[in-house]
Amino acid sequence: MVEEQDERILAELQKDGRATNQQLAETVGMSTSACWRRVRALEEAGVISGYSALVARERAGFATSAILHVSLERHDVKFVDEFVARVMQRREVLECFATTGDADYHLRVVVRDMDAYNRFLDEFMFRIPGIRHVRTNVILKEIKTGVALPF
Amino acid sequence: MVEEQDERILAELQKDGRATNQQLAETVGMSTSACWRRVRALEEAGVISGYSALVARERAGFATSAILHVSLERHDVKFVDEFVARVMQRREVLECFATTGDADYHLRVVVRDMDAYNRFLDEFMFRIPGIRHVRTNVILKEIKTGVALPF
DNA sequence: GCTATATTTGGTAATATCTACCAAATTGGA
DNA sequence: TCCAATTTGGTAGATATTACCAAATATAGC
Repeated sequence: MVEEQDERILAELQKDGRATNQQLAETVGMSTSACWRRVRALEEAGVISGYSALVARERAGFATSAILHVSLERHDVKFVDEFVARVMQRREVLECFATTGDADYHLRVVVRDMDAYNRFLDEFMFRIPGIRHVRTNVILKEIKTGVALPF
Repeated sequence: MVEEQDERILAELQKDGRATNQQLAETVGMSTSACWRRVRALEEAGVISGYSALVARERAGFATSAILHVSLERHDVKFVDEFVARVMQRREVLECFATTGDADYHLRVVVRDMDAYNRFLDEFMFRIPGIRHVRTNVILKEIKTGVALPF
């Protein structure tokens, strides 16, 4: 489905999401119109789900971030759905994954400062029903924060 | 430094990284030229570090991903630098954070299938010198994979 | 291997957008 | 209050987008 030339397009658009269609066509080696149509098809097929400016966290004033290990008391749909719904609408939670291992979920949370993080825990996380355990792993250093899939 | 109107621009460009300058100027309520110059300034200041197409992992053929907890034997600069250098150039590692807590590092790794993950461990991770422990937490479900800072 | 059909391609041109420049407006100090 | 520095909106030439077409290429049936 996603073939050779599409992968070249995807790789390039991951590197530069604002590349003009002309640049893109040149780097992947096809005409502007063919290239443009393939990009459009990838968008419509949902392979490209969107475009985003990548903002430097610290320079934008978000000094604090953490990875949370979260476990639920019970795993009834009721509790799981409630947890997922709450997490989805909380914008400080950039990522949330259900995982194997000791914790049920891994979350990455980004806030302006430690004070905001404390409020996040008190006012949001600790009020979610059915939580068994929350362990905070403060991020000391971002070694790498990539979004590009390794084509 | 990053003020009110800049945050509106950043928020919008996070939502739609390919918004035209005209759309952007309209949504944030300023002239196209003023808006364009602010965007340019944000780029040059490194607040906007780039733009990227967001590619749907599974639709692009990357079925498997995991969060790894990694600890080092020793924390001499020598070992740390070596670890960081290797992780940086390995494209399957999308994210790497130095954290507090039981593990020294949290990594998110994305590969095409479990076989590729096994190779990743054998050929890469287990050969890094000075590693004490690697614990794999397979991602069962991506609840949320956001990149937008919560302005 | 050959034809008919469907799909993909490259070229084109009207439309839309970008981006450098200018003069006017606004801001911040002294 | 006045001056200097910065930011603003308007403009226009240069650039890019995007829908259309005919030609080329791939696909399937026989």
